[in-house]
Amino acid sequence: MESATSWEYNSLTNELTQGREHAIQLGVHLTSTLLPQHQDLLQKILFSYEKSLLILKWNGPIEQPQPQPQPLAMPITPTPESSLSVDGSLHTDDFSKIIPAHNECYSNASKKRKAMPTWTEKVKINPHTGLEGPGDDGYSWRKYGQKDIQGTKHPRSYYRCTYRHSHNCCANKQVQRSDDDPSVFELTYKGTHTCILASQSAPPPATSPKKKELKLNYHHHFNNESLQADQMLMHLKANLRVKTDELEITKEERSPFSALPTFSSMTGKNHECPFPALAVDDHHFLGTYTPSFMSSGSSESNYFSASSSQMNEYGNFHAFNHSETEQNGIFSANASSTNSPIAGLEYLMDPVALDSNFPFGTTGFFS
DNA sequence: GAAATTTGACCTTG
DNA sequence: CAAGGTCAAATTTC
Repeated sequence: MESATSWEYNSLTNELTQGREHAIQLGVHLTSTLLPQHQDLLQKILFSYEKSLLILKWNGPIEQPQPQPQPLAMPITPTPESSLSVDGSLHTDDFSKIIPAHNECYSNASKKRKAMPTWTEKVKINPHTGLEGPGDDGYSWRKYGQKDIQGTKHPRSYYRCTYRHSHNCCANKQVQRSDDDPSVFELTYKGTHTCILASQSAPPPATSPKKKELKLNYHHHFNNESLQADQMLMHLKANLRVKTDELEITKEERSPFSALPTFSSMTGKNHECPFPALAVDDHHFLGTYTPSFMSSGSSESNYFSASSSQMNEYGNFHAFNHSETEQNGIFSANASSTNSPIAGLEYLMDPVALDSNFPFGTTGFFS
């Protein structure tokens, strides 16, 4: 298919980015007065911008390698071969048509493991919580294996998306406890969640009640390959300006952004894999982040994931307070269960906290 | 009974 | 061939 030239690519990206910024700002200005139906509409507008930007990035300019897409509230995985133009005429329905073409867990990707987009992140849990594993990332995972890895003290656990079969979702995750610091978990994500779009027509069941909503403190940082949270931060930093042309390009062609946080109301109701970031609380446009865990009685090997980010580009994030501290080299942001989404945006726009390499995490959820 | 986890066997990769 | 990754039957949990 054809792809945009660099000029077209940049122009379109800028236009879409600006449109999204304005929509976000509008949401900020109107947060206190927005009716639920208006909030929903605003979410949809932002969603449309996100999709358009994503598609644009995957197609990319002719002269340039496929840029890594911006982190999305809803991870989706269009392939370069998707037959989408960059003329801005894309509709939601068009976008959904991409899925069957690329979402083949059992085709080439399964034969060549390396073809899967892979990235890692490290999650540190707060020892005071006594929890054995990092929090849920908003997706529903099913453990399918565990293996002792040479040179490590702890076994590695293998998870795949619960909707692998029902929605042909290829996302996988490995969880490895750190030898050096048992409170640190290294999460390796492989593949991206495609169950979210498939779920538009057939939403999968809600969170398993087995996942207990618990308070936790955990720290969160990323290695150089992980661009999820810090990219998200970048996109909203400083006047919400987005630098789409500075996105790094990974070894993979496809987006690594699959693991997104669960955003939910403070009721503890969890929204699973499909549209985790689009879950809109009736009372909070920007929502809140609710980490959840697997059974608290799980063994050491039975960790669940932590979020790859605590926010998304729609501004669906947990509202942090400003008592960030640096602990053990891992940034920690105390989160409060404030009902003010504005406070969260202020946090996001804080230049200090929005360094592109800034590892961030949260502590004190629900405290 | 359905869904999730465990775990040994098997497959893939380097 | 060894190590990592996945499968699938058995088991556990809800």
